[in-house]
Amino acid sequence: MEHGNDLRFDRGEQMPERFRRQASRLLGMTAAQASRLAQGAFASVGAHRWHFGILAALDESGPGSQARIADRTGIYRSDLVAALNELAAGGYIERSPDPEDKRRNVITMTEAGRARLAELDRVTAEINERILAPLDEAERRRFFALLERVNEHLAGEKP
Amino acid sequence: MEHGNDLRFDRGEQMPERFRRQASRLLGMTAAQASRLAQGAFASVGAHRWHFGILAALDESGPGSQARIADRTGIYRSDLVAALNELAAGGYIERSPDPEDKRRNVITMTEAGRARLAELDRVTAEINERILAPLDEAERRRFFALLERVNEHLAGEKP
DNA sequence: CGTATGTCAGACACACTGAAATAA
DNA sequence: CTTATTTCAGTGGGTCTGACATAC
Repeated sequence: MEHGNDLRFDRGEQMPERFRRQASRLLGMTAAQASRLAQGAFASVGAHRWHFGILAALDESGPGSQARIADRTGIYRSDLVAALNELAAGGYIERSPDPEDKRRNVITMTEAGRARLAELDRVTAEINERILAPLDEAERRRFFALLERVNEHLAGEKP
Repeated sequence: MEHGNDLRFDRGEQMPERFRRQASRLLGMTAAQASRLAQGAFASVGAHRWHFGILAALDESGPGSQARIADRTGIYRSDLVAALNELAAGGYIERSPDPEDKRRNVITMTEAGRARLAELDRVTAEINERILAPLDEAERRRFFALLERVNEHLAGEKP
């Protein structure tokens, strides 16, 4: 027996003590699992994980250039192109040239896009619920707060 | 200016509110940064991130087959092969056929391997310190505890 | 001129799958 | 015949870099 395979996260054999204390490892494993869960949930409604972030950015900050959306969402400009193509193909956004700066496209969310965002909002809530299931409300807040502090700190690191 | 590029984690433009509440996103971003930090630190001493886990497993559980190490560390059997080749090339482990089961290799840590583990122990401590820098001791414990609960929960999920 | 934008083409580490060869 | 072990070959999503044409 010894198990066999499936996903490699199991407690059949316990990990070495020092290994478990490795923050990057624990973060990586958890993120990988959460990521696959999210990916599956978005895929089940024909969406990509990036779509939600893009639509949310457009909803909260209004139309903008691709560079601006990239900065707001953290999606690379190069990767954003494909995501916007998909969203445009679904009729959720419109890409039109900016008359004031002809290098730029102005990305605008359509009516369908707003409806899509509402749908993806529900999907996201469900994903969050499944990830954070073992934590109560107070713990979830602490979890987010701690993660955000570490994240913010790492963002300003690399000398 | 609007910044330019560098890593995409910045607070020059703030992220949409809902986006920040996405657990998988926050986990992913944090893990990615921690991961690169760890990778760089290990690379600076000519090591791979997997080496530490493997040596720690050998140290804490003694010699064993590759399948067993894979189970203990969570490294896939296929990826383990390459990592063990590297460790063997450095003289840190020895791979010998198991007389009791000729399918297996017995992996044994050498003296050099023990020294290497001590070195990687220091590297790991430094990495952890850099990642967890903004948290005090109590917060670090809570951070690990919460992460481990979420991780454990996700490991037993996929119906 | 230098810089910003949108785009494409690709590198790279990592998680993961599949299958072959050997042996239990 | 079925199962386990090592190994190799390869897929695929994701992060990230570099270069290019165009326009500021």
